[in-house]
Amino acid sequence: MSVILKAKPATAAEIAAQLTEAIHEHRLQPGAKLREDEVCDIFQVSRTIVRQALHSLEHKGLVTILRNKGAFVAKPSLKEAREVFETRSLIEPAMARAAALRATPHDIAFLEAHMKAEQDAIDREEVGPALKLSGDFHVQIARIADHHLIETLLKQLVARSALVIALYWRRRNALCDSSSHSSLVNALRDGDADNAEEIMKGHLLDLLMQLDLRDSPTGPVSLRDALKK
Amino acid sequence: MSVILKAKPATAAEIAAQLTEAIHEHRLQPGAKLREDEVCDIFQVSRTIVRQALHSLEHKGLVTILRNKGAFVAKPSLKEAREVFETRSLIEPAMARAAALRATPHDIAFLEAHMKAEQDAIDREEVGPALKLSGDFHVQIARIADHHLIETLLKQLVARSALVIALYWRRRNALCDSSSHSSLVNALRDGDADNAEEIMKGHLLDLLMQLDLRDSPTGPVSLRDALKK
DNA sequence: CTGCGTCAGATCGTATACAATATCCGCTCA
DNA sequence: TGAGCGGATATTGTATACGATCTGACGCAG
Repeated sequence: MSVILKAKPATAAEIAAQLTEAIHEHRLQPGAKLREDEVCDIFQVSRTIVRQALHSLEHKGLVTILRNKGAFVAKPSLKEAREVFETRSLIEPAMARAAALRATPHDIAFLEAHMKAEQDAIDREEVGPALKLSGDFHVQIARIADHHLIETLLKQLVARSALVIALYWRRRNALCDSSSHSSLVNALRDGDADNAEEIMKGHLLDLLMQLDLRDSPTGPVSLRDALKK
Repeated sequence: MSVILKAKPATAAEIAAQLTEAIHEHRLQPGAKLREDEVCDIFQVSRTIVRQALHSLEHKGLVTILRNKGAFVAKPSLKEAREVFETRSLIEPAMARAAALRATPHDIAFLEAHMKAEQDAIDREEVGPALKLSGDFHVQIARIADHHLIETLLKQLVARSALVIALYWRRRNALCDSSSHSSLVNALRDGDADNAEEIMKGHLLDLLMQLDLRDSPTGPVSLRDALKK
Protein backbone atom coordinates (compact mmCIF):
# COMPACT_ATOMS: atom_id res chain seq x y z
CA MET A 1 0.00 0.00 0.00
CA SER A 2 2.93 2.27 0.68
CA VAL A 3 3.57 2.75 -3.02
CA ILE A 4 -0.08 3.16 -3.86
CA LEU A 5 -0.67 6.54 -2.28
CA LYS A 6 0.86 9.89 -3.00
CA ALA A 7 1.30 11.05 0.56
CA LYS A 8 1.78 14.62 1.68
CA PRO A 9 -1.44 16.11 3.14
CA ALA A 10 -2.17 16.63 6.77
CA THR A 11 -5.89 16.98 7.42
CA ALA A 12 -8.38 14.18 7.91
CA ALA A 13 -10.42 15.35 4.94
CA GLU A 14 -7.42 15.23 2.62
CA ILE A 15 -6.45 11.76 3.77
CA ALA A 16 -10.01 10.57 3.28
CA ALA A 17 -10.02 12.13 -0.18
CA GLN A 18 -6.80 10.37 -1.20
CA LEU A 19 -8.01 7.05 0.12
CA THR A 20 -11.30 7.57 -1.70
CA GLU A 21 -9.45 8.28 -4.92
CA ALA A 22 -7.32 5.19 -4.46
CA ILE A 23 -10.42 3.09 -3.93
CA HIS A 24 -12.15 4.73 -6.86
CA GLU A 25 -9.21 3.98 -9.13
CA HIS A 26 -8.91 0.39 -7.91
CA ARG A 27 -5.46 0.95 -6.46
CA LEU A 28 -7.00 -0.25 -3.21
CA GLN A 29 -8.98 -3.46 -3.55
CA PRO A 30 -12.13 -4.37 -1.60
CA GLY A 31 -11.15 -6.07 1.60
CA ALA A 32 -7.75 -4.41 1.82
CA LYS A 33 -6.76 -3.72 5.39
CA LEU A 34 -6.00 -0.14 6.39
CA ARG A 35 -3.79 -0.30 9.44
CA GLU A 36 -3.82 2.92 11.39
CA ASP A 37 -0.10 3.02 12.03
CA GLU A 38 0.67 2.39 8.40
CA VAL A 39 -1.57 5.23 7.27
CA CYS A 40 0.06 7.40 9.95
CA ASP A 41 3.49 6.69 8.52
CA ILE A 42 2.41 7.40 4.96
CA PHE A 43 0.82 10.74 5.70
CA GLN A 44 2.99 11.69 8.67
CA VAL A 45 0.11 12.49 10.99
CA SER A 46 -1.04 11.18 14.33
CA ARG A 47 -3.52 8.38 14.74
CA THR A 48 -6.15 10.86 15.87
CA ILE A 49 -6.33 12.30 12.39
CA VAL A 50 -6.15 8.96 10.65
CA ARG A 51 -8.98 7.62 12.77
CA GLN A 52 -11.09 10.64 11.85
CA ALA A 53 -10.49 9.91 8.19
CA LEU A 54 -11.27 6.22 8.53
CA HIS A 55 -14.47 6.87 10.45
CA SER A 56 -15.48 9.39 7.84
CA LEU A 57 -15.00 6.80 5.12
CA GLU A 58 -16.96 4.30 7.15
CA HIS A 59 -19.91 6.71 7.22
CA LYS A 60 -19.66 6.98 3.47
CA GLY A 61 -19.82 3.21 3.11
CA LEU A 62 -16.35 2.86 1.63
CA VAL A 63 -14.72 1.33 4.65
CA THR A 64 -15.88 -1.22 7.19
CA ILE A 65 -14.55 -0.91 10.70
CA LEU A 66 -14.60 -4.03 12.86
CA ARG A 67 -14.14 -3.34 16.51
CA ASN A 68 -10.70 -4.30 17.72
CA LYS A 69 -9.99 -5.69 14.27
CA GLY A 70 -9.37 -2.62 12.21
CA ALA A 71 -10.54 -0.82 9.08
CA PHE A 72 -10.98 -2.57 5.74
CA VAL A 73 -11.96 -1.32 2.33
CA ALA A 74 -15.61 -2.28 2.06
CA LYS A 75 -16.65 -5.40 0.20
CA PRO A 76 -20.25 -4.91 -0.85
CA SER A 77 -22.35 -8.05 -0.88
CA LEU A 78 -24.45 -8.89 -3.91
CA LYS A 79 -27.49 -7.37 -2.24
CA GLU A 80 -25.63 -4.20 -1.35
CA ALA A 81 -24.27 -3.98 -4.87
CA ARG A 82 -27.76 -4.19 -6.31
CA GLU A 83 -29.01 -1.62 -3.85
CA VAL A 84 -26.34 0.84 -4.88
CA PHE A 85 -27.40 0.69 -8.51
CA GLU A 86 -31.10 0.62 -7.69
CA THR A 87 -30.69 3.79 -5.69
CA ARG A 88 -28.75 5.43 -8.47
CA SER A 89 -31.49 4.46 -10.90
CA LEU A 90 -34.00 6.24 -8.70
CA ILE A 91 -32.17 9.54 -8.47
CA GLU A 92 -29.91 10.00 -11.46
CA PRO A 93 -32.53 10.15 -14.22
CA ALA A 94 -34.18 13.01 -12.34
CA MET A 95 -30.80 14.73 -12.12
CA ALA A 96 -30.29 14.34 -15.86
CA ARG A 97 -33.70 15.90 -16.43
CA ALA A 98 -32.96 18.84 -14.14
CA ALA A 99 -29.51 19.28 -15.65
CA ALA A 100 -31.01 19.47 -19.14
CA LEU A 101 -33.13 22.40 -18.00
CA ARG A 102 -30.24 24.24 -16.39
CA ALA A 103 -27.06 23.43 -18.30
CA THR A 104 -25.21 26.50 -19.54
CA PRO A 105 -22.83 26.51 -22.52
CA HIS A 106 -20.06 26.62 -19.95
CA ASP A 107 -21.37 23.44 -18.34
CA ILE A 108 -21.52 21.71 -21.70
CA ALA A 109 -17.95 22.72 -22.50
CA PHE A 110 -16.84 21.43 -19.14
CA LEU A 111 -18.52 18.08 -19.73
CA GLU A 112 -16.97 17.80 -23.16
CA ALA A 113 -13.51 18.45 -21.77
CA HIS A 114 -14.25 15.88 -19.11
CA MET A 115 -15.23 13.28 -21.68
CA LYS A 116 -12.12 13.99 -23.68
CA ALA A 117 -9.96 13.38 -20.62
CA GLU A 118 -11.88 10.16 -20.05
CA GLN A 119 -11.30 9.03 -23.63
CA ASP A 120 -7.60 9.85 -23.35
CA ALA A 121 -7.32 7.73 -20.24
CA ILE A 122 -9.07 4.87 -22.00
CA ASP A 123 -6.75 5.20 -25.01
CA ARG A 124 -3.75 5.02 -22.71
CA GLU A 125 -5.32 2.03 -21.01
CA GLU A 126 -5.16 3.75 -17.65
CA VAL A 127 -8.06 1.79 -16.29
CA GLY A 128 -8.18 3.33 -12.81
CA PRO A 129 -8.18 7.00 -13.84
CA ALA A 130 -10.68 6.24 -16.61
CA LEU A 131 -13.00 4.66 -14.09
CA LYS A 132 -12.72 7.62 -11.78
CA LEU A 133 -13.40 10.12 -14.57
CA SER A 134 -16.37 8.09 -15.69
CA GLY A 135 -17.81 8.20 -12.19
CA ASP A 136 -17.09 11.87 -11.76
CA PHE A 137 -19.10 12.53 -14.89
CA HIS A 138 -22.23 11.40 -13.11
CA VAL A 139 -21.48 13.59 -10.13
CA GLN A 140 -21.07 16.55 -12.44
CA ILE A 141 -24.59 16.03 -13.74
CA ALA A 142 -25.92 16.49 -10.22
CA ARG A 143 -23.77 19.57 -9.81
CA ILE A 144 -25.19 21.05 -12.99
CA ALA A 145 -28.67 20.20 -11.74
CA ASP A 146 -27.65 22.34 -8.76
CA HIS A 147 -28.79 19.71 -6.30
CA HIS A 148 -26.19 19.73 -3.57
CA LEU A 149 -27.68 17.03 -1.40
CA ILE A 150 -27.88 14.53 -4.22
CA GLU A 151 -24.47 15.58 -5.48
CA THR A 152 -23.03 14.63 -2.10
CA LEU A 153 -25.04 11.45 -1.99
CA LEU A 154 -24.01 10.55 -5.50
CA LYS A 155 -20.33 10.98 -4.69
CA GLN A 156 -20.74 8.21 -2.16
CA LEU A 157 -22.78 6.00 -4.44
CA VAL A 158 -20.34 6.43 -7.31
CA ALA A 159 -17.41 5.56 -5.10
CA ARG A 160 -19.24 2.50 -3.85
CA SER A 161 -20.01 1.63 -7.44
CA ALA A 162 -16.27 1.47 -8.03
CA LEU A 163 -16.10 -1.19 -5.31
CA VAL A 164 -18.97 -3.08 -6.90
CA ILE A 165 -17.23 -2.96 -10.25
CA ALA A 166 -14.01 -4.23 -8.73
CA LEU A 167 -15.91 -7.20 -7.34
CA TYR A 168 -18.51 -8.01 -9.94
CA TRP A 169 -17.33 -6.68 -13.28
CA ARG A 170 -17.66 -9.32 -15.95
CA ARG A 171 -15.18 -8.42 -18.67
CA ARG A 172 -12.13 -7.06 -16.99
CA ASN A 173 -10.68 -5.41 -20.04
CA ALA A 174 -13.82 -3.82 -21.47
CA LEU A 175 -14.55 -0.39 -20.12
CA CYS A 176 -17.81 1.40 -19.63
CA ASP A 177 -19.27 2.40 -22.97
CA SER A 178 -18.71 6.13 -23.12
CA SER A 179 -21.07 6.73 -26.04
CA SER A 180 -24.03 7.12 -23.69
CA HIS A 181 -22.15 9.88 -21.91
CA SER A 182 -21.74 11.56 -25.24
CA SER A 183 -25.40 11.29 -26.22
CA LEU A 184 -26.39 12.51 -22.77
CA VAL A 185 -24.30 15.63 -23.28
CA ASN A 186 -26.05 16.17 -26.60
CA ALA A 187 -29.44 15.96 -24.90
CA LEU A 188 -28.27 18.41 -22.25
CA ARG A 189 -27.06 20.81 -24.91
CA ASP A 190 -30.44 20.67 -26.60
CA GLY A 191 -32.23 21.12 -23.32
CA ASP A 192 -34.13 17.92 -24.08
CA ALA A 193 -35.14 16.89 -20.57
CA ASP A 194 -37.21 13.84 -21.51
CA ASN A 195 -34.42 12.45 -23.62
CA ALA A 196 -31.76 13.15 -21.01
CA GLU A 197 -33.79 11.33 -18.40
CA GLU A 198 -34.27 8.32 -20.67
CA ILE A 199 -30.63 8.17 -21.68
CA MET A 200 -29.52 8.22 -18.07
CA LYS A 201 -32.00 5.52 -17.15
CA GLY A 202 -30.76 3.35 -19.98
CA HIS A 203 -27.14 4.07 -19.20
CA LEU A 204 -27.52 2.87 -15.62
CA LEU A 205 -29.31 -0.22 -16.85
CA ASP A 206 -26.42 -0.86 -19.23
CA LEU A 207 -23.96 -0.59 -16.39
CA LEU A 208 -26.00 -2.99 -14.32
CA MET A 209 -26.08 -5.46 -17.21
CA GLN A 210 -22.31 -5.50 -17.35
CA LEU A 211 -22.18 -6.66 -13.76
CA ASP A 212 -22.52 -10.20 -12.61
CA LEU A 213 -25.03 -9.77 -9.84
CA ARG A 214 -26.66 -13.18 -9.98
CA ASP A 215 -27.45 -15.00 -6.80
CA SER A 216 -24.30 -17.00 -6.72
CA PRO A 217 -22.24 -17.19 -3.56
CA THR A 218 -19.96 -14.18 -3.33
CA GLY A 219 -17.21 -15.49 -5.56
CA PRO A 220 -14.80 -18.06 -4.22
CA VAL A 221 -15.70 -18.49 -0.59
CA SER A 222 -13.18 -20.27 1.55
CA LEU A 223 -14.34 -23.31 3.45
CA ARG A 224 -13.51 -21.55 6.65
CA ASP A 225 -15.82 -18.66 5.81
CA ALA A 226 -18.56 -20.93 4.54
CA LEU A 227 -18.69 -22.86 7.80
CA LYS A 228 -18.33 -19.83 10.07
CA LYS A 229 -21.82 -20.22 11.57
CA MET B 1 -30.09 21.34 27.51
CA SER B 2 -29.21 19.42 30.61
CA VAL B 3 -32.87 18.68 31.29
CA ILE B 4 -33.61 17.79 27.72
CA LEU B 5 -31.68 14.55 27.54
CA LYS B 6 -32.06 11.36 29.45
CA ALA B 7 -28.40 10.61 30.03
CA LYS B 8 -26.96 7.23 30.90
CA PRO B 9 -25.32 5.53 27.89
CA ALA B 10 -21.65 5.28 27.23
CA THR B 11 -20.92 4.60 23.59
CA ALA B 12 -20.65 7.13 20.80
CA ALA B 13 -23.45 5.42 18.88
CA GLU B 14 -25.83 5.66 21.83
CA ILE B 15 -25.05 9.31 22.39
CA ALA B 16 -25.59 10.04 18.72
CA ALA B 17 -28.88 8.15 18.87
CA GLN B 18 -30.13 10.13 21.85
CA LEU B 19 -29.13 13.41 20.27
CA THR B 20 -30.84 12.34 17.07
CA GLU B 21 -33.99 11.51 18.97
CA ALA B 22 -33.90 14.86 20.74
CA ILE B 23 -33.53 16.63 17.41
CA HIS B 24 -36.26 14.51 15.88
CA GLU B 25 -38.63 15.35 18.71
CA HIS B 26 -37.81 19.05 18.60
CA ARG B 27 -36.34 19.05 22.08
CA LEU B 28 -33.21 20.40 20.44
CA GLN B 29 -33.84 23.31 18.10
CA PRO B 30 -31.94 24.03 14.89
CA GLY B 31 -28.94 26.18 15.64
CA ALA B 32 -28.60 24.94 19.23
CA LYS B 33 -24.99 24.73 20.29
CA LEU B 34 -23.66 21.40 21.47
CA ARG B 35 -20.66 22.12 23.66
CA GLU B 36 -18.41 19.13 24.04
CA ASP B 37 -17.84 19.53 27.77
CA GLU B 38 -21.54 19.87 28.41
CA VAL B 39 -22.33 16.69 26.52
CA CYS B 40 -19.49 15.00 28.41
CA ASP B 41 -21.04 15.96 31.73
CA ILE B 42 -24.49 14.77 30.71
CA PHE B 43 -23.39 11.36 29.52
CA GLN B 44 -20.38 10.97 31.79
CA VAL B 45 -17.95 10.09 29.06
CA SER B 46 -14.72 11.57 27.78
CA ARG B 47 -14.52 14.10 25.00
CA THR B 48 -13.09 11.47 22.67
CA ILE B 49 -16.42 9.66 22.65
CA VAL B 50 -18.49 12.82 22.41
CA ARG B 51 -16.46 14.03 19.47
CA GLN B 52 -17.03 10.72 17.72
CA ALA B 53 -20.77 11.13 18.21
CA LEU B 54 -20.78 14.71 16.99
CA HIS B 55 -18.74 13.90 13.91
CA SER B 56 -21.09 11.03 13.18
CA LEU B 57 -24.06 13.38 13.36
CA GLU B 58 -22.25 15.82 11.10
CA HIS B 59 -21.89 13.12 8.45
CA LYS B 60 -25.62 12.50 8.73
CA GLY B 61 -26.34 16.18 8.13
CA LEU B 62 -27.91 16.75 11.53
CA VAL B 63 -25.08 18.76 12.99
CA THR B 64 -22.81 21.41 11.55
CA ILE B 65 -19.28 21.60 12.90
CA LEU B 66 -17.45 24.89 12.49
CA ARG B 67 -13.74 24.61 12.99
CA ASN B 68 -12.66 26.05 16.33
CA LYS B 69 -16.24 27.18 16.87
CA GLY B 70 -18.03 24.00 17.83
CA ALA B 71 -20.97 21.80 16.89
CA PHE B 72 -24.45 23.15 16.26
CA VAL B 73 -27.71 21.47 15.40
CA ALA B 74 -28.03 21.98 11.67
CA LYS B 75 -30.19 24.76 10.30
CA PRO B 76 -31.16 23.76 6.76
CA SER B 77 -31.48 26.64 4.33
CA LEU B 78 -34.56 26.92 2.15
CA LYS B 79 -32.70 25.28 -0.69
CA GLU B 80 -31.50 22.45 1.50
CA ALA B 81 -35.00 21.99 2.86
CA ARG B 82 -36.41 21.65 -0.63
CA GLU B 83 -33.64 19.25 -1.58
CA VAL B 84 -34.45 16.97 1.34
CA PHE B 85 -38.06 16.62 0.26
CA GLU B 86 -37.20 16.37 -3.41
CA THR B 87 -34.86 13.50 -2.64
CA ARG B 88 -37.47 11.79 -0.53
CA SER B 89 -39.94 12.18 -3.39
CA LEU B 90 -37.53 10.40 -5.67
CA ILE B 91 -36.96 7.37 -3.49
CA GLU B 92 -39.93 6.84 -1.19
CA PRO B 93 -42.61 6.09 -3.81
CA ALA B 94 -40.40 3.30 -5.13
CA MET B 95 -40.05 1.98 -1.57
CA ALA B 96 -43.81 2.02 -1.12
CA ARG B 97 -44.16 0.04 -4.33
CA ALA B 98 -41.57 -2.52 -3.27
CA ALA B 99 -43.09 -2.76 0.20
CA ALA B 100 -46.51 -3.48 -1.29
CA LEU B 101 -45.01 -6.48 -3.06
CA ARG B 102 -43.26 -7.82 0.02
CA ALA B 103 -45.29 -6.87 3.09
CA THR B 104 -46.24 -9.84 5.26
CA PRO B 105 -49.25 -9.91 7.61
CA HIS B 106 -46.73 -9.43 10.39
CA ASP B 107 -45.45 -6.26 8.74
CA ILE B 108 -48.99 -4.94 8.38
CA ALA B 109 -49.74 -5.63 12.03
CA PHE B 110 -46.56 -3.85 13.00
CA LEU B 111 -47.47 -0.79 10.95
CA GLU B 112 -50.95 -0.71 12.45
CA ALA B 113 -49.55 -0.81 15.95
CA HIS B 114 -47.17 1.92 14.95
CA MET B 115 -49.99 4.11 13.67
CA LYS B 116 -51.95 3.52 16.85
CA ALA B 117 -49.02 4.70 18.95
CA GLU B 118 -48.76 7.72 16.68
CA GLN B 119 -52.45 8.51 17.10
CA ASP B 120 -52.16 8.16 20.87
CA ALA B 121 -49.28 10.62 20.92
CA ILE B 122 -51.32 13.05 18.86
CA ASP B 123 -54.32 12.67 21.17
CA ARG B 124 -52.12 13.42 24.15
CA GLU B 125 -50.74 16.37 22.26
CA GLU B 126 -47.20 15.06 22.65
CA VAL B 127 -46.00 16.82 19.53
CA GLY B 128 -42.38 15.67 19.65
CA PRO B 129 -42.99 11.94 20.03
CA ALA B 130 -45.79 12.09 17.45
CA LEU B 131 -43.43 13.69 14.99
CA LYS B 132 -40.81 11.03 15.60
CA LEU B 133 -43.29 8.19 15.19
CA SER B 134 -44.57 9.74 12.01
CA GLY B 135 -41.06 9.87 10.61
CA ASP B 136 -40.23 6.35 11.74
CA PHE B 137 -43.25 5.13 9.80
CA HIS B 138 -41.54 6.12 6.57
CA VAL B 139 -38.34 4.36 7.58
CA GLN B 140 -40.33 1.21 8.30
CA ILE B 141 -41.62 1.20 4.73
CA ALA B 142 -38.04 1.00 3.49
CA ARG B 143 -37.35 -1.77 5.97
CA ILE B 144 -40.32 -3.75 4.71
CA ALA B 145 -39.11 -3.14 1.16
CA ASP B 146 -35.93 -4.82 2.42
CA HIS B 147 -33.75 -2.07 1.01
CA HIS B 148 -31.08 -1.53 3.60
CA LEU B 149 -29.18 1.22 1.83
CA ILE B 150 -32.27 3.36 1.35
CA GLU B 151 -33.45 2.56 4.86
CA THR B 152 -30.22 4.03 6.19
CA LEU B 153 -30.43 6.97 3.84
CA LEU B 154 -34.04 7.59 4.75
CA LYS B 155 -33.24 7.65 8.45
CA GLN B 156 -31.02 10.62 7.73
CA LEU B 157 -33.50 12.33 5.46
CA VAL B 158 -36.34 11.86 7.91
CA ALA B 159 -34.29 13.28 10.74
CA ARG B 160 -33.35 16.24 8.58
CA SER B 161 -37.01 16.63 7.71
CA ALA B 162 -37.66 17.15 11.40
CA LEU B 163 -35.25 20.07 11.28
CA VAL B 164 -36.99 21.45 8.22
CA ILE B 165 -40.34 21.16 9.95
CA ALA B 166 -39.00 22.93 13.00
CA LEU B 167 -37.90 25.81 10.80
CA TYR B 168 -40.54 26.06 8.11
CA TRP B 169 -43.75 24.51 9.42
CA ARG B 170 -46.69 26.80 8.80
CA ARG B 171 -49.32 25.91 11.36
CA ARG B 172 -47.54 25.07 14.54
CA ASN B 173 -50.45 23.27 16.15
CA ALA B 174 -51.64 21.21 13.18
CA LEU B 175 -49.90 17.88 12.83
CA CYS B 176 -49.21 15.79 9.80
CA ASP B 177 -52.38 14.25 8.44
CA SER B 178 -52.13 10.61 9.41
CA SER B 179 -54.93 9.44 7.13
CA SER B 180 -52.50 8.98 4.25
CA HIS B 181 -50.46 6.66 6.44
CA SER B 182 -53.61 4.68 7.02
CA SER B 183 -54.55 4.44 3.35
CA LEU B 184 -50.97 3.50 2.52
CA VAL B 185 -51.15 0.58 4.93
CA ASN B 186 -54.37 -0.50 3.22
CA ALA B 187 -52.65 -0.47 -0.14
CA LEU B 188 -49.76 -2.48 1.30
CA ARG B 189 -52.17 -5.01 2.76
CA ASP B 190 -53.82 -5.42 -0.63
CA GLY B 191 -50.46 -5.72 -2.34
CA ASP B 192 -51.55 -2.83 -4.57
CA ALA B 193 -48.16 -1.54 -5.68
CA ASP B 194 -49.38 1.15 -8.07
CA ASN B 195 -51.68 2.60 -5.47
CA ALA B 196 -49.06 2.47 -2.73
CA GLU B 197 -46.63 4.33 -4.94
CA GLU B 198 -49.20 7.00 -5.77
CA ILE B 199 -50.27 7.45 -2.17
CA MET B 200 -46.69 7.90 -1.05
CA LYS B 201 -46.04 10.40 -3.81
CA GLY B 202 -49.12 12.37 -2.84
CA HIS B 203 -48.32 12.14 0.83
CA LEU B 204 -44.88 13.68 0.36
CA LEU B 205 -46.40 16.41 -1.77
CA ASP B 206 -48.89 17.10 1.01
CA LEU B 207 -46.07 17.41 3.50
CA LEU B 208 -44.24 19.78 1.20
CA MET B 209 -47.37 21.90 0.85
CA GLN B 210 -47.57 22.35 4.60
CA LEU B 211 -44.13 23.88 4.60
CA ASP B 212 -43.38 27.48 3.89
CA LEU B 213 -40.54 27.11 1.43
CA ARG B 214 -41.02 30.29 -0.50
CA ASP B 215 -38.04 32.36 -1.50
CA SER B 216 -38.12 34.66 1.48
CA PRO B 217 -35.02 35.32 3.53
CA THR B 218 -34.47 32.52 6.00
CA GLY B 219 -37.12 33.45 8.51
CA PRO B 220 -36.60 36.28 10.96
CA VAL B 221 -33.02 37.36 10.52
CA SER B 222 -31.59 39.66 13.15
CA LEU B 223 -30.33 43.01 11.99
CA ARG B 224 -26.89 42.13 13.20
CA ASP B 225 -26.81 38.98 11.08
CA ALA B 226 -28.33 40.73 8.09
CA LEU B 227 -25.61 43.40 8.09
CA LYS B 228 -22.71 41.07 8.83
CA LYS B 229 -21.12 41.50 5.39
C1' DC C 1 2.22 -35.58 14.60
C1' DT C 2 -1.74 -33.06 16.20
C1' DG C 3 -4.34 -30.29 19.36
C1' DC C 4 -4.42 -27.03 22.92
C1' DG C 5 -2.88 -23.59 26.26
C1' DT C 6 -0.04 -19.83 27.16
C1' DC C 7 2.62 -15.90 26.23
C1' DA C 8 4.61 -12.01 23.52
C1' DG C 9 3.87 -8.76 20.05
C1' DA C 10 0.88 -6.10 17.38
C1' DT C 11 -3.09 -3.39 16.93
C1' DC C 12 -7.02 -0.92 18.29
C1' DG C 13 -9.92 1.93 21.91
C1' DT C 14 -10.09 5.56 25.33
C1' DA C 15 -8.60 9.09 28.43
C1' DT C 16 -5.97 12.87 29.22
C1' DA C 17 -2.56 16.53 28.67
C1' DC C 18 -1.25 20.25 26.04
C1' DA C 19 -1.50 23.58 22.11
C1' DA C 20 -4.22 26.58 19.12
C1' DT C 21 -7.96 29.44 18.58
C1' DA C 22 -11.97 32.03 19.65
C1' DT C 23 -14.74 34.82 22.86
C1' DC C 24 -15.70 37.99 26.30
C1' DC C 25 -14.73 41.87 29.15
C1' DG C 26 -12.66 45.89 30.73
C1' DC C 27 -9.43 49.39 29.56
C1' DT C 28 -7.61 53.26 27.12
C1' DC C 29 -7.74 56.97 24.07
C1' DA C 30 -9.65 59.87 20.65
C1' DT D 1 -19.40 58.07 24.42
C1' DG D 2 -17.81 54.72 21.50
C1' DA D 3 -14.37 52.42 18.80
C1' DG D 4 -10.26 49.84 19.15
C1' DC D 5 -7.16 47.11 21.70
C1' DG D 6 -5.10 43.69 24.86
C1' DG D 7 -5.48 39.97 28.06
C1' DA D 8 -7.96 36.40 30.75
C1' DT D 9 -11.02 32.66 30.11
C1' DA D 10 -13.45 29.28 27.64
C1' DT D 11 -13.56 26.00 24.03
C1' DT D 12 -11.96 23.26 20.49
C1' DG D 13 -7.97 20.58 17.96
C1' DT D 14 -4.12 17.34 18.20
C1' DA D 15 -0.74 14.31 20.08
C1' DT D 16 0.43 10.93 23.10
C1' DA D 17 0.21 7.62 26.82
C1' DC D 18 -2.01 3.81 28.62
C1' DG D 19 -5.22 -0.08 28.71
C1' DA D 20 -7.91 -3.74 26.25
C1' DT D 21 -8.21 -7.07 22.79
C1' DC D 22 -6.71 -9.81 19.16
C1' DT D 23 -3.12 -12.68 16.53
C1' DG D 24 0.29 -15.80 15.85
C1' DA D 25 3.99 -18.64 17.57
C1' DC D 26 5.92 -21.70 20.53
C1' DG D 27 6.05 -25.64 23.42
C1' DC D 28 4.08 -29.32 25.79
C1' DA D 29 1.04 -33.23 26.36
C1' DG D 30 -1.59 -36.84 24.37
